[in-house]
Amino acid sequence: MEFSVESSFPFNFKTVVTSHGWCQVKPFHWREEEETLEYILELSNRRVIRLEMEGDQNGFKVKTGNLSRLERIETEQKLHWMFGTDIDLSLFYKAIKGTSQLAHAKKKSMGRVLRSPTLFEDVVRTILTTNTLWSATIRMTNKLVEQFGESLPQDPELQAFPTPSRLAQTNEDNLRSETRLGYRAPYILELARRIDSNDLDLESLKTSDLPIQELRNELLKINGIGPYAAANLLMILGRSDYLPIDSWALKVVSHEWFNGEPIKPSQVQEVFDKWGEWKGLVFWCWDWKLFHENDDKK
DNA sequence: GGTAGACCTGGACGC
DNA sequence: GCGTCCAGGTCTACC
Repeated sequence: MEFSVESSFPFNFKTVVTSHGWCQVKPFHWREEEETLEYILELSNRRVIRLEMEGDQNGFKVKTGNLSRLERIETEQKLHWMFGTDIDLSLFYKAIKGTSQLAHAKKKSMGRVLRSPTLFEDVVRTILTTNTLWSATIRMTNKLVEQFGESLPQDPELQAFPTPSRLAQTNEDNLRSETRLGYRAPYILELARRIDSNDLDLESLKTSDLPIQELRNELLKINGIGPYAAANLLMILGRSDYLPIDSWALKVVSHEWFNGEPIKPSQVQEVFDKWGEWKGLVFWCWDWKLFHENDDKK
């Protein structure tokens, strides 16, 4: 079957999909040439389906197998969340008006970040981005999906992202030796087990109206989530008050404002403070000089 | 509040 | 092929 998902405007399908690296990692698959995104989704009734999405005039269209009425409602709800279709970007565009390094943001409808259907998936993915190279993040996440994800009946080579209850049943040794998560293994296992035993209601944070500092504190309580990871997750939750300062951020900010001299996180903070509640998005959308210089060298 | 060291893996490099 | 070094955030202990 085929159906459309409508979004608030402005909206650009490809811009959301490529907003960060999630589209390169299972169970996402981005087919660049066709500008088509695939995702393997496990529904609450445990049925696993394959979604194929491409942009259209009002948002994007979705191809999948036949769904019952309830399955379709659930799928649509998840897709609206993943693409942030209810997000109003007008105040962000107003805040950045007149800044040349951000002029492209409105033209490309930037400001939405591709989300996973569950916050659990986004937290696990984020933990797997910390203290490692991007290639290792891809390897660890793909392995986690292959090893623990429920298979698509029509193509068992494809799996959905593992649910907390499936991960809760494994053990730390397996996550270390087979999935190669290293010291992150106990963090992922503890998170899965807390959710599975109803000790933690992570998904409620998606709709929480907690003040930003309290929301951040809730994320920081999760083992494996520090300031950088919390800032990234807040961006995913649509709150851009904090900066995800990692080694890459120190590099590009130093190059942009400090002549490439070594800088501290507090200096990155000072540069972006004037953007207030938008600083995370401003950082995300900034047109870094370093990229253009690298382009020139190609 | 700030800092140092450990955590773990895979890739790059030298021999 | 083997050993060593390095990059990457977070946690814990300590000052």
